[in-house]
Amino acid sequence: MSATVSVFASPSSWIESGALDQCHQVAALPGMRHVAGMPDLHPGKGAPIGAAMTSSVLYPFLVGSDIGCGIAVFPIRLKRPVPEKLAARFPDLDVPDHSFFDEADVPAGWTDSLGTVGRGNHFAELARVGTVFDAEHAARLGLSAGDLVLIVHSGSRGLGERILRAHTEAHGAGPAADPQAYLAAHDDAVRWGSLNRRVMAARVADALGAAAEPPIVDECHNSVEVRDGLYLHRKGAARGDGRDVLVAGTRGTPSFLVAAHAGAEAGFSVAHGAGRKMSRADALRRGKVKHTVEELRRTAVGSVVVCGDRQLLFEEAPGAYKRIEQVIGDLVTHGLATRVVSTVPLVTYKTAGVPPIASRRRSGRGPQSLATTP
DNA sequence: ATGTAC
Repeated sequence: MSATVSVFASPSSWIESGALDQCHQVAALPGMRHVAGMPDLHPGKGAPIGAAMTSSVLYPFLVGSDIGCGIAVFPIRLKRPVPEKLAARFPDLDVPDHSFFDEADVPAGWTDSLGTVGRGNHFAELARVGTVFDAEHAARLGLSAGDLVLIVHSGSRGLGERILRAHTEAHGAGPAADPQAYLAAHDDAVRWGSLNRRVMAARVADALGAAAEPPIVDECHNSVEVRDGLYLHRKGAARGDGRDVLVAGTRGTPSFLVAAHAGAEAGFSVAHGAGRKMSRADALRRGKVKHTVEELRRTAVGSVVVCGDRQLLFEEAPGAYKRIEQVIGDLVTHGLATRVVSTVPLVTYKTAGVPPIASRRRSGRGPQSLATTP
């Protein structure tokens, strides 16, 4: 007997068949009760990304390695936000800076890489509030049009990876043998991820000459919680039960802060972002034909993308993702969320550095050959 | 996604 599967996307929204297959594979796992697919649903490693999965059994692989990964929004005040000038002042978020936290406060004592952004879809972004859709709700958050915010998307780095690996080495994709022990480690990673986002916000604010303010939104989207006696796993899905959530667009399109009010069929969850439309390999191959490095670093909305890794720049191109407006439209249409404000990027920090020499060689080309012509 | 994987 298989679990139920509900996907919250309109017929016109592109959902890869491989992701739907993964939803049904997960639904067939022992103990599984329900799988809710968000409109940003896309295939992941073994399990779909953009899904809330409820079962009587705790499966660590459904959370994945980046336990506690999430998105936080911090208000910030700056005098004249010129993207090029601010981009040059961003700190190097690839390397830690231990002066921004007290080691005694760090969950699991894992101080390594605290305050660093990581790779993949992670970023730290200075953005301005664009459209205000719900003025009353925005005012409660202290936001009005034109205000600046820092948006930080990152997770638990090596800590979460270590927790999943410890489980996988003994039990593979099987259930947690000791759910309480896994949950304790998981909760550390969730706290660590949140602290990581705060440390990064403090670093960026300091470098830009502004004061660090507490986050007005901070929701993780890789986690598991006990709810009504069942395990509710979220992979690329944010808590949607009365929470405010920043649903990330792309590096070159707006994001949306929404008020989430998702019910049981949606796994009390909402989408976490635009969701990949293309695999990284496809995005790299097609992007190199379609885009120049310059247009990916200076986007259509006028923002600057700080990304020393050209391959990552193509993998993360806006065109590699679904349209965020459509994803948000699906959330609204299905009653999972309402729009509060949109945010428009000014500076998005991805990574200062280039990848290790070994991985560049494996791509078969030197960095110069990635240079594009108009 | 990841101090990656031999």
